[in-house]
Amino acid sequence: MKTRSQTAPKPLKTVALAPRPSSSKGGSKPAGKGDPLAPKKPPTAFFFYMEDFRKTYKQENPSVKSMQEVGKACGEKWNKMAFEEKVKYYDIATQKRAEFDKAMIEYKKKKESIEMSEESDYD
DNA sequence: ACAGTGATTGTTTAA
DNA sequence: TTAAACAATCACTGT
Repeated sequence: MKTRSQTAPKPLKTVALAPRPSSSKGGSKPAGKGDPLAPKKPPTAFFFYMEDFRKTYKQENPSVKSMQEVGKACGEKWNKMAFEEKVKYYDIATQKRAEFDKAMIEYKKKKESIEMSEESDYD
């Protein structure tokens, strides 16, 4: 009924379209243009599960050093996890998103304000 | 010594 | 609607 954030599995993905040079390496950019005060994305349900999974994994696999293996193992199990189990983590992520959502609204308002000012203010 | 890389999936945002 | 980018973790590696 509702198409709200429907992360529908669409294997149809083209390539590269909007590369956003946020700030990976190089950096010198006049502050105020990018999103220096933009609320960062909260960890997703997958990450919450990983926190728990990570500990368990290390206990059973103290030999594993890199996080890469844990990530794979976590992802693989995540796909096998029952929805009921996942819902538990989704619930947490949902709450975080709620807070993030509010922060984003205010950020947007402020951002618009900044853009407006910038438009006619240069020195 | 510092900072980036590596993999995982989910959520985000801009046009 | 689409798709690219980024969110955390943590040992290792390059300069």
